[in-house]
Amino acid sequence: MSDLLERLRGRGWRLTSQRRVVAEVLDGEHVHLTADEVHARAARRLPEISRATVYNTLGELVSLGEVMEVATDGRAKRYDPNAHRPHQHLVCASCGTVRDVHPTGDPLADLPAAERFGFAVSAVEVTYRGLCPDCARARA
Amino acid sequence: MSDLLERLRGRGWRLTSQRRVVAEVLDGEHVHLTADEVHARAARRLPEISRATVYNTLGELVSLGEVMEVATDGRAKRYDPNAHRPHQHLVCASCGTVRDVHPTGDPLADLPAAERFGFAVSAVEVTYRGLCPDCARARA
DNA sequence: TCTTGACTTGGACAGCGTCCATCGTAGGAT
DNA sequence: ATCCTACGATGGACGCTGTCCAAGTCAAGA
Repeated sequence: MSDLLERLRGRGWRLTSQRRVVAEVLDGEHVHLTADEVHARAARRLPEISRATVYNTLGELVSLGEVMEVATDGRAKRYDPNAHRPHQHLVCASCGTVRDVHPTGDPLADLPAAERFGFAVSAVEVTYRGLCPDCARARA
Repeated sequence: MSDLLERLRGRGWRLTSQRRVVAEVLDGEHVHLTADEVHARAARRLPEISRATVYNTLGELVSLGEVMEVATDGRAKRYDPNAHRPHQHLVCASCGTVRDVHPTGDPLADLPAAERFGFAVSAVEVTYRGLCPDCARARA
């Protein structure tokens, strides 16, 4: 945690209370929160924090590579604090929860040059979809 | 084309001019249009068609399995008329265009049971990201 | 302590999508 | 060919997510 704040300060971040709270929220829970959920949790500690600041801070954390943006559906983006270890996502089709998973193999290597159509391919996202144990049970 | 309309009629669809036009737009161009793009193209043939109808019709086509919904970024969903042949997507990080690609390998096999956390995994989406030739050129 | 420019604020705004009351019409029935 | 009626279309209001901006605030170096 203080690691994160130290890294950010080292990159020239001005360390405001708002940024500190957002970083603490993300670092505290290793779940995948939406921007509004981050805002709600941050506001519990710092009631006047504005939505715009949360969006700004999240955007900065993403471009610094400290946090990953995850768009699993057409709804709100989610923010993944586990940006340093490569991983993929497993999403429940019913309740929407997201788990980090670590598949074997390298999907980038599975895309032959002939299938790249001149794109400069730089990243792959793999999203596994299914029913989580709770939802599968509720549906049975 | 008439295949699609026949299938839909066989499933009890009331065949209105609006639905016909939406189906024709999707079937005509094998690109991945947003709902608004579908609406614009449909309106060229049927000027009074409403956005709500386009959304309704797209939603019905999706739940009938005739069209796939693709949420590649936090922006508008895109609709993929190529729902019958399995494939993955290659997305331009700058302009958002989507191409179908056919990688080798089976990503489902790359997720060991120990990494499934009890989920009944039923599908995998692989999204390759990069810059398309046009955007790469514009950025140089 | 002072200064300054980076940061925050809150409200307006834009894009995407949904909802709803009302009107229109496809297609079976006669 | 005409009638009926339930299903579908309409369009405008609304909600959610996210961006932008002008004005005010404050972290941190001098």
